[in-house]
Amino acid sequence: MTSLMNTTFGEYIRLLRNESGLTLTQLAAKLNLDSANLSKIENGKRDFDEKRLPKLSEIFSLNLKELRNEYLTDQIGKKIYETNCTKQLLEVAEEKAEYRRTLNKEKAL
Amino acid sequence: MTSLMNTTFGEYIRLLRNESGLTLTQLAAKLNLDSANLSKIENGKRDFDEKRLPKLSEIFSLNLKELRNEYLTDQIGKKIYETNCTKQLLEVAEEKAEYRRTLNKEKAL
DNA sequence: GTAAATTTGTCAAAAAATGACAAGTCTTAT
DNA sequence: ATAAGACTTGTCATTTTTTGACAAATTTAC
Repeated sequence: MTSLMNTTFGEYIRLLRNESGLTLTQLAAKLNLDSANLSKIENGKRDFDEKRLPKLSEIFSLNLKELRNEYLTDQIGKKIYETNCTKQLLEVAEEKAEYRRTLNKEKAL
Repeated sequence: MTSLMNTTFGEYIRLLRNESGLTLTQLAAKLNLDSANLSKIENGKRDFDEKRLPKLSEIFSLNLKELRNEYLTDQIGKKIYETNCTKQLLEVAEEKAEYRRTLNKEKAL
């Protein structure tokens, strides 16, 4: 895994877009998206739709897995932020995730 | 903070309910909920609705803040589980949450 | 066996997310 | 100054997701 961005996913898209000199309208078209809505995405007022990740990775020649990690950590980070989840509670959450994994293994037997 | 349960929130409700000898129907009534749906909640097939936490804490004489932490860690744990988020990525997510906090502080100025 | 308790399936209603478009602001070149 | 392009914001219909409700199983305890 290479380094992950410490920005919101929207800011990351904006960064990529600016680097490549595309306008909102141009990138939105490539993504099959309305430019107004892409603007909202970049400004964190809407979520980027996960099913557009492959196209996004293609447009900017990014590794899809890494991009998905960028997306995923943004999503979880957002939830941590919104719920005001402390580090301490996050550890509990992590244990609970682990617990769910064991549940799932049992189910598989 | 006292100890948090290492179970899903649904299992926790079931535990509480069994300890107090209530049936699904009885507890569901107190929660203003259909017993079939409470069953699904306990079995992890639906989510407990956050707005019922106060009533739940009242019914079982629990501290609302702690109960909310139980709920919150369950929610985030579920997301960690569903997205297959590794510990490593979770650390990144935590940093991104931190980043959002700084963004929010700036906005407040 | 049967009565109560629980689970499962289904579907309409409610709520949330998304797409689309109009109208606004801001910037920049002329 | 203003016209053009880039971006932002607001709104609303449509779509998707979640929830509530009820009927019909299945399981459990007697």
